[in-house]
Amino acid sequence: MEDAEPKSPQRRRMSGRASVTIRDVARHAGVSVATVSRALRGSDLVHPSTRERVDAAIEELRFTPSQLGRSLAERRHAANGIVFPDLSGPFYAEVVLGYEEVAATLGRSVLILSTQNRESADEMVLDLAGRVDGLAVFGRTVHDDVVAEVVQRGVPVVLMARTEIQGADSVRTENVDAATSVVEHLLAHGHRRMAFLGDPSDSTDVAERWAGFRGALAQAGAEVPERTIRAGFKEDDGARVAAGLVADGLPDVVVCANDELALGLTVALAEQGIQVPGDVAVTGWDDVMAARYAGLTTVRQPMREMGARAARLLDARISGDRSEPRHDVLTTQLVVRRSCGPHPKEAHR
Amino acid sequence: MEDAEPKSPQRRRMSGRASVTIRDVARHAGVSVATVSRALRGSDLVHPSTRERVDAAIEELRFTPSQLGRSLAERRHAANGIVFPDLSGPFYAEVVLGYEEVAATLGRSVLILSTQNRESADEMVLDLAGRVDGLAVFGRTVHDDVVAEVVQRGVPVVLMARTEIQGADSVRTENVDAATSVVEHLLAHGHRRMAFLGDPSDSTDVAERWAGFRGALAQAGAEVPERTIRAGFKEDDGARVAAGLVADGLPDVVVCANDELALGLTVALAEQGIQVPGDVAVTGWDDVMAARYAGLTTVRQPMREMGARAARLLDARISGDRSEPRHDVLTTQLVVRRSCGPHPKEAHR
DNA sequence: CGCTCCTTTGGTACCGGTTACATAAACCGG
DNA sequence: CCGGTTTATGTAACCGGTACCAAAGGAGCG
Repeated sequence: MEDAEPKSPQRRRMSGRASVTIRDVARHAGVSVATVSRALRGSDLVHPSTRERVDAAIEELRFTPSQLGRSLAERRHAANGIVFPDLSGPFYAEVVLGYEEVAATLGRSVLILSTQNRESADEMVLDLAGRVDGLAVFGRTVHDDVVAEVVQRGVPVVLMARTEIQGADSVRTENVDAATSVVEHLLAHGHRRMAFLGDPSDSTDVAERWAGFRGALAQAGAEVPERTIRAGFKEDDGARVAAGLVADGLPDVVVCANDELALGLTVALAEQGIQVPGDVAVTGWDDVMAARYAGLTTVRQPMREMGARAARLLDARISGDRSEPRHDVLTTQLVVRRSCGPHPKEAHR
Repeated sequence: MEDAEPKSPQRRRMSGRASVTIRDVARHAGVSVATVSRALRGSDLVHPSTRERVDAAIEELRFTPSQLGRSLAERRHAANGIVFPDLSGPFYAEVVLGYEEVAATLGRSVLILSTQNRESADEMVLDLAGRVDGLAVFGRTVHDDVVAEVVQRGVPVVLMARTEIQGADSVRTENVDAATSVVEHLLAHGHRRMAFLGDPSDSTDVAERWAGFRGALAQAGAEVPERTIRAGFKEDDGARVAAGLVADGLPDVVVCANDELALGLTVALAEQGIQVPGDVAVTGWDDVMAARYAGLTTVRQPMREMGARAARLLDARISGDRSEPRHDVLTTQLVVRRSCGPHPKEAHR
């Protein structure tokens, strides 16, 4: 009746508390492990009285089923991954938030990985891929062939803000139309000489914004700059180019690839006595919180929605959806504030 | 010599690609699984020529060891969890970033969970605890007894910005001294009637700030308000109290529990024609990016360091550190900007 | 030349669950 | 009272690795 002879040589985990397993529960309740397992998953046919005994044993032993054992047997991780470059800045956090929210609702945990220029990023992504049922990858955090490898291993992948890859879904935000809106708005202000700050080779998004920018200028018959002013993504990068901009002669407006650049630039210009929008107009991209307080005209992107969308796409794939890859494009919105100059008629908040 | 008779009735996974296991590799290389396992982990004693054969087989079969199988056998997840309330706002992202960075360096993946008032938060945390080797918990995201339960199960826990719990490490930021600095600075400005915006019952941090605030005022012989102006944590909450503040007669300064409150309040006041700092001074807490652009005087907290610290503490515990729980307190720094009024001598950036 | 000792390798029992299949008990109408 | 279902439970084979223990084959040595 009791658990008598201790036969296994080494017993339990040496450090920490002994973890109680499903077999302990079974013995304690006087049933088989199969029955305990059934009782555990609720659904099945177990006699009420038996279930009661099992529940009592579980309670008494403070048993918690091991996620590992379960996942191994079920051959699913019940977890999704998300890879992004940096997370610093207010931008990525929103994406992760949207992603986590949906994933959690769907009963999946979320594993995050920030590659931040780590040289071992590729391996880390491959490792991560081995721990999840699906993976969302933001921007160009990792080489195409690594993504391909992950896909090839049968792990569903959804790309965010990145050029499409064979066999993977993707979610992006609209860039060309938005750039056109920005340019048109600036033209309406009377601005003509426009510069673009950002590095198109940095990301698909920037490349598209630059293309849209040029296109709109050409369309309007305005002067189209040869090249962008190269810069990274941070406030520092924006600040760094201020001096050169002044030396080369200020344009009417600087369209920046993101808000941080625009804000950094604005501050650096002010330190040289140059006022925005008085002496030069500036626009950004993303509509981060600071943009509101700095009065920066920018383009709002539905970041949270992007994360949520990615999580839902992944869920569908994991659930067996074998249809053609989808490529969603989310719409963006011009947000006009004072950094682009005084506006005669536009709404201003 | 070959793999001949297929005896197992159902073969492989039905959906998706067949996953190749260590036994496939063993058969292919003509060795035992033990040898493959050894070769895999590098370190062991395997004859170079054998290792070569195994590597070839691995390569050829495109074999990737299953993290699940490995974790189950090794009885470790090689993953840490982090639980926080919201992640929205620029604040938590920094914590997560610091945490992830250290955890990744230590070879641990990071699972995130945002509780955001989900009613099922408790279960979710318990579930998460079953998937990790250690857990960081931010603020009062979850009930004390749930944390206790996790600790009781033998999962190391480190609390962040939260009152201590028996058996768990904790990391906090300093609040009382900081509040004192804020008050002293404001007194030096000549401000006397000070109000405090925030809800001390919301978090330990706010409670301590409020206590420090009162203490410093009392110390200086200044008027000590009876109670705080209750509010949440968001810009909206700050905006909501503006009208009441005006109606009740403006104090000299409003010390806010965080930057978002301060910023929301400032904007709402401006809409009523009240200028900061001209008509009333305002200070915040956290030093988020927007605070810089809004010229908000605030207290900077080393959020990234807090995350990093938590990850390191957890690592030590997971590695078997059985010493007394540690309770680290990180120092904070007053950041003076223009929202507290014109400063005769102070440095200003 | 026989006997230790060491290096490599194989066999196999785990880790902690799930589940197909077999079996036993209970129910049911004829 | 009996064969046929239906329901409840047990047995054992997985899932995919790790690691202990034993065995095989040389090498070194008296």
